[in-house]
Amino acid sequence: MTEQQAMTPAAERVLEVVEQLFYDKGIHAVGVDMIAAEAGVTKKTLYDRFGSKDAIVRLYLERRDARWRDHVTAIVEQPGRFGPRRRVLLMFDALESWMAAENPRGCAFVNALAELPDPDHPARPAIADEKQWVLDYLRQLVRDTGARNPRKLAASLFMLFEGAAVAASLDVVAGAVAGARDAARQLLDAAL
Amino acid sequence: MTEQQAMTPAAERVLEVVEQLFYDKGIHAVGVDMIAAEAGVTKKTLYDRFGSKDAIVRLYLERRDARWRDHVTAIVEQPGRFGPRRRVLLMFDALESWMAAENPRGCAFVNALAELPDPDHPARPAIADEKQWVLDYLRQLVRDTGARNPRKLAASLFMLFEGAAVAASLDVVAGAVAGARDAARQLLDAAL
DNA sequence: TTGACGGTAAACAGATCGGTATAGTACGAC
DNA sequence: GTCGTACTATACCGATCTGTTTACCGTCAA
Repeated sequence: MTEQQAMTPAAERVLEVVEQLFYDKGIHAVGVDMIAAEAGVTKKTLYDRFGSKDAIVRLYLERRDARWRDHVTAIVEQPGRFGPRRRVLLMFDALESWMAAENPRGCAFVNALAELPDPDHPARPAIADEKQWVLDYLRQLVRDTGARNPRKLAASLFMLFEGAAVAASLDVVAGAVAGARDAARQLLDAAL
Repeated sequence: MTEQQAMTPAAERVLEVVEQLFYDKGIHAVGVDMIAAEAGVTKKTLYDRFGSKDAIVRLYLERRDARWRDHVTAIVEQPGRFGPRRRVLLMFDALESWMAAENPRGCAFVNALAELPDPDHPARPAIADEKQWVLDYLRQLVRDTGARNPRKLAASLFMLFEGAAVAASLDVVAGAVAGARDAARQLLDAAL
């Protein structure tokens, strides 16, 4: 992640609007002029603060990732202490509320990857980090349940997780995330 | 799908090159000048044949979908007659060979959706059709096994399927598709 | 009080975007 | 031998792309 050096008010406004613009319209479809206009900022300021559009894209993904991790951990690690098995399934509850509230167009990182084929693009590490974090988090949760073959099980849950996000955004399966959670429960219980 | 009216040689060349260009670089990143140059065709010819870039995008997705369906059915319905249970799992074998041969950057339709947020874009039906076909195909295969709750099971397999494609393209899980197939087998056998 | 900092305003580069226009060539069918 | 079709070549359109530049205005701290 990043070390969030203090942003000026104008820079903060830019990062707020790009989160909406990039996600809703796609990265290529949003030009710097639109960003500046929407944030009520001049392009001069924009380039003084960030240096390039690519840098803004990177920050967009890093900030979204941070919000996403906060969302997940707030639900999975909520006090009241659910058991390990329940915590695994809470991951899918977190996904469900995230999809409804912030993710109707699917995973922002998968979408960004589609638009940024260049492996050397400065925003690529942010994409890889988000996915690795989800996988690692699932691995830890699964390990805590004492299930057999936790690495492999976590990988399966990860794929259900990503697939549920795709299915929900495509609106081709009703109750996609709930269905994924049921399948996850079945796989989990079979390994306990 | 489309009724493939005869394409002129130049038009055929255009559709061949855009399949590569759009998939590898993304739709927005490929301009009509690049397409024309790469196909060895003038822009005049390009617009005489297709009318707009959007129409080319639609044809790109429809043709990729056709190739994909051919690939799947050739493997799942190969003579030699596998049983229904085995045919369900053959879907994942088809995905595995497709990923290796043609899909390193993930599902072209998911990627296209990321770049085409406009619900009225002429290429959107092609995206919806491909996903609906996969889901329907899985439903039929599952129904043939006589499994309980075939609709729900097919939805779970669909999500494993899409998630495997994401995981494989992100290269975050080793042997993603094989892992998804194992999970699918487990879910399937539990419902028989 | 001076000068660095964050900012506005607005013009400007050079390239590329999707799409159109004009002019002309090669070729097969009737 | 003429007509229609498919095509090349090239220039152009207005808009938009990322990015730069010049000039100026506050505020606040040393």
